[in-house]
Amino acid sequence: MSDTAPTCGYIHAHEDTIRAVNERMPDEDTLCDLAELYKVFGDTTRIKILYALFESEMCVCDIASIINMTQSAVSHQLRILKANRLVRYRREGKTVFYALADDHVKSILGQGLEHIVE
Amino acid sequence: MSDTAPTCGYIHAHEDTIRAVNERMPDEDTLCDLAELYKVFGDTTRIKILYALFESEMCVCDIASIINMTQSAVSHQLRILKANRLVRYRREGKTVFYALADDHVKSILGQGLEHIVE
DNA sequence: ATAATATATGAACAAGTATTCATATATTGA
DNA sequence: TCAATATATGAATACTTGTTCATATATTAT
Repeated sequence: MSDTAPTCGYIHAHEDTIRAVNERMPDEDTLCDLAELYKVFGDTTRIKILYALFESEMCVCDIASIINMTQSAVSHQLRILKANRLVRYRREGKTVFYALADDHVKSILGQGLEHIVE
Repeated sequence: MSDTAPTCGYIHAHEDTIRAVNERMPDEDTLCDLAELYKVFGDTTRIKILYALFESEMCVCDIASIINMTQSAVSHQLRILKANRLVRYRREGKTVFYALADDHVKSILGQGLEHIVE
C-alpha cells in the first residue's frame, strides 16, 4: 500500500472515464473478499481436492489417498475451503465426509480451464 | 508435496469412484496452470487494475493514479497480468496503453463476485 | 474406562510474493 | 546530442502461506 500516487505530465483518461471507473470499482472490502476467494483456488492441492469432490462426497482419508497428500495437509486445506464456503461436511461416526458446497465451484473452475486452453 | 499417502482402515470410496476421479482430474501441468491463473486474480492490486480496464484502455500512469499505487508497483503487476495474457498493450510514443485481453476476465471476475455476495 | 482410529490443529520452517527504492530503457522534442 | 518523460526492472525487505511434525479432540467398540 502506498500513499503517494504518481502523476505523469497529464492525465490521458477523460474525467468521465475516471468517474465511471470509480463507480464500477467495488469497495475495498469486496475487493479483498474477491482476492481472498481467488487465492483459495490458487493452490494445486486445493484444486485437486475440489476436483475429487466433483465425483462424490468423500472422507478426509480418501481425499488424501486419491491426491497423494498427508491427512494433515488435506485437513488444513479443507479448513480453508470450508471457511470460504466452497465445501460442506457431515460427520458419520469417526468419519467426516466432505462435499462441494454448491455448483459455483464447478463453474468457476470450468471458466478458468477455458482461459488456459484457449 | 508428500510421497506417503495415508491409509485409514478401509477406503470408503468405491473403486469406480476413484477411477472416475482419476479420469476427470486434469493432469499435473494443467492443474498448475489453473492454480497459477487464480493466483493472478488473488491480489487486490491486480483486481483493481483489471476493474479499471473494464472501462477503457489506459496508460500505466493513469492506472496508478486511479488505484492510488506507485507507477513501479503497477508496472510490476502489469507484467504478471501480461504474462498470463489477461491484458494486452500497445505503445504510442512514450506512453503504453493497456487493455483487457479478452472477455474471459470479465466473466471470471463476475463469477467470483456472484459467489461472495451469495 | 481404555484402546483404537479419523480428523483437527498449533508451531516451526521453507518457499513464494508484493512493494519500495534506485536505476535502466525507450521515446520525443529541442 | 541532450534533457525530459513514461515505463520497466533488479535487488532488498517484509509479509504471507503450504507442508510437516507432534499432538489434541472426537467417536466407537471392547
